[in-house]
Amino acid sequence: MTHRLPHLNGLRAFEAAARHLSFKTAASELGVTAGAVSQQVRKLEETLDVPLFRRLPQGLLLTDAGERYLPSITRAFEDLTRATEAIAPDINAKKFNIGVSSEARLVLPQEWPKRDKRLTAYVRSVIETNDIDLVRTDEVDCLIRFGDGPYGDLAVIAMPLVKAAAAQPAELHFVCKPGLADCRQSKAILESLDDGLSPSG
Amino acid sequence: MTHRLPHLNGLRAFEAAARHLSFKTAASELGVTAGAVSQQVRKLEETLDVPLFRRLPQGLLLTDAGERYLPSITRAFEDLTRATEAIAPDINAKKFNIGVSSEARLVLPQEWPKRDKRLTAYVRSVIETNDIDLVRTDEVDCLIRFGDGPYGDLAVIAMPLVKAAAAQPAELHFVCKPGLADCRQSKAILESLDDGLSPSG
DNA sequence: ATGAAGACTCAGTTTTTCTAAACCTCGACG
DNA sequence: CGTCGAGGTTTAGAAAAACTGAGTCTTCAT
Repeated sequence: MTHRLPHLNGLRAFEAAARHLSFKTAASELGVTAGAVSQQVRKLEETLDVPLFRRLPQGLLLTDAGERYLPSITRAFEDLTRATEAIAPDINAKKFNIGVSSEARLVLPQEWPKRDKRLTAYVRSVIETNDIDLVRTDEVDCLIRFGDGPYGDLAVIAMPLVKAAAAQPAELHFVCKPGLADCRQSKAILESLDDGLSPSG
Repeated sequence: MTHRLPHLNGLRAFEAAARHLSFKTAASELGVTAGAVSQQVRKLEETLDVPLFRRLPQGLLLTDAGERYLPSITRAFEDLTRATEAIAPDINAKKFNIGVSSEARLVLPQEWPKRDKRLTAYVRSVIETNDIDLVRTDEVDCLIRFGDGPYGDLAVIAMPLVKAAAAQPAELHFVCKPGLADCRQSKAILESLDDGLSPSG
């Protein structure tokens, strides 16, 4: 069976964008800019000659075709991921997808974590979110945010904020699944955060 | 669920190469050179850090890992193909994958069909094979070969060879599924063959 | 009004992929 | 043995694809 497929990167962009209903968030997940996702999706729509998204002023919606397309595509990528993990478990362990709440974002150094070279080996992508469930569903490996949970059975590491502003909580939380709390990746991220939050950072 | 995957083109190259157990044939199917497939597969093996092929002097074999990997990857690509065909049936209809037996190859013009510009819109790839079953399984859309079948229920269009050599059959056969016998693609290919086989070609 | 957010576009750059040609190894064959 | 053919591999350079960054637009909320 020879496969006749559109460009696979376009499919990937579509899948992420459709899942998030946002080019920007999809871009974060994929580690590229929103423009790149926009281009990829447009090209895909052109090669299929089928519109996949309805671009409304309020945001994105899927077209009927997109709606029908998404589940199969997601499933196929999940299958590829599973199969790959089965024969090469390490591909998993390599890089974290980090969630950062918009509030937490404000107290972190500019463009963190990109500027910190120690993290390049450990970080795949950073998306802006405050949704703890994304940790449970593995959409992100850790979440950096303010405020209390309830975190349930998740691991939480609190970091004091030295230069806390008046109306700001005094602690930043690093949330992840318990099993990930002290892997290399978490340690590297925490160390980097520590540096970034200290007065000299 | 964010997907952590190796480069998708590498996966594609692996899938085709593993199915054919030949980089050269895979390259034909994908419409690239054998070197490109070799590179893609090597890079995939590097990112997974798992060897997928055993390169023996006699040819390729899959490693255990490759053996386990292949079925899932093939299935995933088939799913992508099916889903794509479901929402964009036309992507299907566009280009033929042609099979040419090595004997037939000899009587065709050099580099046919690449040289014939009328065909670029209709031909995706050309692989060397004499296996009629590939027509049945849709691995190729048509097969150009010598000799009699049994072709069963397949459509056969015979073309007389004007300059038949002594030990050669006098007719070249164009074999395809009945439904494809007089679509635009078949017609274009037959016309090009006709020209290519005539004394002036 | 003003600002923020997100999508789009476009030119230019970076990265990836591909080709073409050389090389190497092995097996077949005279 | 030599020589040939068939693949696989490697390389530099070319071609194509993907990405960025900056600017624009629209809409919504203040």
